[in-house]
Amino acid sequence: MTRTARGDKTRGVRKTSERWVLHVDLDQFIAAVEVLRRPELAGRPILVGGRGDPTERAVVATASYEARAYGVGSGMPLRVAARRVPDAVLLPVDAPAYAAASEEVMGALRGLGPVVEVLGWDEAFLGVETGDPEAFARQAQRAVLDATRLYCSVGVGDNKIRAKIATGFAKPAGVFRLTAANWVAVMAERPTIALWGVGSRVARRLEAHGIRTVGELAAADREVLLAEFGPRMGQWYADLGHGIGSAIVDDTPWVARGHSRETTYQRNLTSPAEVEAAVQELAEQVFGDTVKEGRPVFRLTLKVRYAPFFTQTRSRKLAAPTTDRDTVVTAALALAGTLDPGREVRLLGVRAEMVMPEEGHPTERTPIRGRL
DNA sequence: TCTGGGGTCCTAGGACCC
DNA sequence: TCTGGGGTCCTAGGACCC
Repeated sequence: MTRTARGDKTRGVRKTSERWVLHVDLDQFIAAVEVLRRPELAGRPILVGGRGDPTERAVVATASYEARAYGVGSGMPLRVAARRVPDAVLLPVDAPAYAAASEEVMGALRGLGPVVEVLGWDEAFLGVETGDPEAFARQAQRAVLDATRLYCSVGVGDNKIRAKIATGFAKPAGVFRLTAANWVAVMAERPTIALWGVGSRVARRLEAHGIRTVGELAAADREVLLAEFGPRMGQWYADLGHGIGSAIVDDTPWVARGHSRETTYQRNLTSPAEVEAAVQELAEQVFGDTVKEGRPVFRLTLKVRYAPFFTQTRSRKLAAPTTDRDTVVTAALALAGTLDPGREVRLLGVRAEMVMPEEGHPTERTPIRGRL
């Protein structure tokens, strides 16, 4: 890892380069990709989700800016969003198309020479050494636009947390710098939920301790946070209030620790036989995902959502790691056998975990979770 | 309004051992 | 008869992210 090179700005003779973290985030990525192949949709309110059928159980994956003007957004039930946006264009999710566009974007960024850590289809951290990070950000925007005709926003930071949050202020198609120097001025008055990694539940728990803003979190008693959230998360939130976090950008290829398949059924499953058949199908799909990588499965988890909204999990470590299909399927069915047969099942999921190398882990472990 | 599907990591508590 | 204190392993559930 390269050490930070500090320029001697006081003399102003030559601006030496410093290490910066840039966070690149494509603007309304999925909707933009759809418009690229259907230019006649430009300017229209687009909702992408599920199979594009608003009568089905599905949620919005992306809404175009025109649709967001009606107050809809990602995660909203498709049915509700479609009702709210009068002339909505409804489109099915086309994952392969987005993955292909994503590859072009990442390729364009890599072409500029920084360390590129891919976070998802439409975002990446760049580790760069430069005296002018804003100029580099503009270069990145230009490179992505030239290669893909897609626009992106760039956050400039002195670590990943600040770069990521900065991007929100850069949208659309802009650049914004957030560092230790302006953290308090920009963030102190904002609610804690503005922080990356604080969701509605944690925000509520913080509020119970009188902590509503980022500034209040920064000033909070560390012991209170440790008692409320445990040793690791407590310390994480304490640091987060100050915008403190890792600045390591790591381009090691991502290795999934596990794979899962889940399905929400359009009609609830009512009999044990239906549930069993569904578990078998999901287990076979998951087995296919893991065996492709040639890594053995060592734990299986069954996730069940009963109607209306009650989730249970059943998890079992296998007697020995296995690459055998029947062993995986049998274990999944055994877990299904522990479920309550009298309830209606709305969602089923099967997750397989592969043997995880405890040492030499390819990427840093942080409580910021979930990639792609 | 009623909540997808793919992930990762953390915590609490029970079981078991010395 | 009641029951310490530390450690590890395992499972269930929760929370967050894109």
